[in-house]
Amino acid sequence: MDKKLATLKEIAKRLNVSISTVSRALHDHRSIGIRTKTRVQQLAKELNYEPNQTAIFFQQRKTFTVGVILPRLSEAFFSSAISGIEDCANKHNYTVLMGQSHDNEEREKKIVETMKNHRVDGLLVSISKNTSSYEHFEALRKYNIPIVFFDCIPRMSNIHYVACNMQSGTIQAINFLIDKGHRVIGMINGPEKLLACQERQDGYMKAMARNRLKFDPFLLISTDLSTEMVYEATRQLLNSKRKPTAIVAFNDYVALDAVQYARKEKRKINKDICFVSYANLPITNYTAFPPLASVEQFPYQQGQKAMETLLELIDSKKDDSEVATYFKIILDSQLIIHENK
Amino acid sequence: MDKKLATLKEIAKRLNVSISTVSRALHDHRSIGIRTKTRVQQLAKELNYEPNQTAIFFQQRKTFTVGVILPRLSEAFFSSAISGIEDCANKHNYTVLMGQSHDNEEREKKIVETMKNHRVDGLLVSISKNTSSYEHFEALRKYNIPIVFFDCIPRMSNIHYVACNMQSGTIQAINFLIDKGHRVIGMINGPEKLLACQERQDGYMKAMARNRLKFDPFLLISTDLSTEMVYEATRQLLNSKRKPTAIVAFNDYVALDAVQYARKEKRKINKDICFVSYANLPITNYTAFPPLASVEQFPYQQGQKAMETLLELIDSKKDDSEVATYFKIILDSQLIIHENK
DNA sequence: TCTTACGGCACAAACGTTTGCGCTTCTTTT
DNA sequence: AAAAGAAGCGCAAACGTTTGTGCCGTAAGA
Repeated sequence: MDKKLATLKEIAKRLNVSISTVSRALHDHRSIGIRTKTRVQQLAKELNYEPNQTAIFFQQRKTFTVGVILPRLSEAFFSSAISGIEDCANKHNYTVLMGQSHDNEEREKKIVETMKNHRVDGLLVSISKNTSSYEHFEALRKYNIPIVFFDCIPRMSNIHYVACNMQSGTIQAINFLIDKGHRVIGMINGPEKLLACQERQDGYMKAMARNRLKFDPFLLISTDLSTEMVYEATRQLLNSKRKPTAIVAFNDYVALDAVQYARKEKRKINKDICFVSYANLPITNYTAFPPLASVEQFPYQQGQKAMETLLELIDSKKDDSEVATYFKIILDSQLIIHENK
Repeated sequence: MDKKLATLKEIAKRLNVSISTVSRALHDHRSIGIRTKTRVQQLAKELNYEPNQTAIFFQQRKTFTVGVILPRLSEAFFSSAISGIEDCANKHNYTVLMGQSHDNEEREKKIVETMKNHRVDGLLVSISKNTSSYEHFEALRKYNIPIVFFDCIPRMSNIHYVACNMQSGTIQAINFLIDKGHRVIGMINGPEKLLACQERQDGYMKAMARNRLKFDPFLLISTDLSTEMVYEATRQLLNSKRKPTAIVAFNDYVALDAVQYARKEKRKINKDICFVSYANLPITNYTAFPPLASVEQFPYQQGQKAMETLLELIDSKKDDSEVATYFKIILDSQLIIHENK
């Protein structure tokens, strides 16, 4: 049995050459004669030689591995994003170490710890919406492990991130509704501390103002995105004094929950009340009352872009040029209007 | 700046002790005196010492990393499964390296290669439905990397796997339909080469036979699960001589496609034609015409179980007891009847 | 013919850890 | 009081690779 994997040493011994010669021969180094080169390469093939990556990682202080930390893969946004990340990583011979925080701060911290111990070359993270302290990320600075945040960005200064500008899409969404004749428009937003929520709110207010519509704070409700709280928010909106005829929901899941609640209250969807949301998930194709339009956030592209900038950071680390500039990459969101069937 | 991470050597030098003493002290080894032990541990804390895992991996020939290869995370089944895997892995201080094959054989092979090079301690894989040769998995035997397959199992002998018995759930599904008065029941199945499809078929035939219903081969259609082919299959079923009043679909996605096609043909869902499927995805809660019932496959539990058995294999490798017995773990699927709303 | 150059290879250090073994210096036992 | 044991620590090898440096011999230039 070839239980024992072949090593450089083994090859060297059999060929009566030095280990360094074998190493260089396999790397096609110019200082090795063509004769020995082929002899080495041939024997390596015969013995099924595979370089021991763990040894190389160790020796080079580099693992060609990046860690990805995100709330949950069951959300289509993230599974899309990680595909972008993975494709880009593979293209550059990196692999991805995965960790789901499940929106739990403790888990997030533990994952960061594990990744640090595994000596990942860099980290890609979309923070948990319940994370309030950022020490665990700050700590990584000391270890010189670059981080690129995406989608859910912490409110820290001096960080690299890739995000989708929610404001532009929100404005498009509101304009779309106003074009359709709506005047009283509600919004079911997410946790206020998230940047993306702030942007949604800003877009909402800006678009209303530009159209000379009054901003009613009662029509803008923050939630934790749980079904219960979304139901409650929908209830409040539907029963508020100034009856909204349209609601912009934080994302498709929220929209679907809101639709469901509205139907329980016997409202006619797309008649009494219309919905617009964010994400543009494939499942909305199958639902009874999909949102009229969705703001697309391009998760795949975000993941890809985040990975690209992380690779840049990793490479720039070599020539220890202090990174004085921080990447802030913003993709524009875009309203996708669904066909009426 | 503490750019340079502390090492055992560094600590040893400062304390004028040997490296081995430091190592043992930090491991609470009994042969080290309490005095030096505390001195070492204290300094380690001060210097923010973190063991260099890459060195340890290298030295111990073990990476505490398992590779997970699956078709795509965007399918709810797999994102659920990987959660089970991850939770179990974390519990045992393992991390997971991720790779999506996107049902592409070449990608699958490349991922296997990468994982091998990264010296993962073991592999968890759900094979691509387009994979026809299994050499890349066979090859891993030589390297002594254990594999546990789950969900999509290759037709190889002498492998470990965890799967869900689709036959039992299928029989339950057919019985459910027969109870409801259906007599002519169609099935839209997946690729024949998948074991799970064979089981569905066996369950279908068995259940029909037990109920003394004739088996009509025209009512059982295999597809590649693409929307187009599902449409075509649905068309054939709806227009076959013996009009089926119910259809069992390979999974919820297939069911939703089939429903969509049936509606295009102006069939009344749950009246002219009923659907039952597999998976029990959350999205079916939001759809207009969810299947009447779904066969639950317990992806989280499958992932968990697969990870557990992989860990067992990894541990058993130490005491080089030849594994003569192969794990074949079968969970029972179970029909979940959806509430009528 | 003498110097210079270079092609082709070997030596050895280094990366950070773990661990078997051996060496002291005490303490205990007989 | 001598022998035996134990407690506490150091030495050094090993894991597999990369890479800077040095050496030898042959070929090219003057």
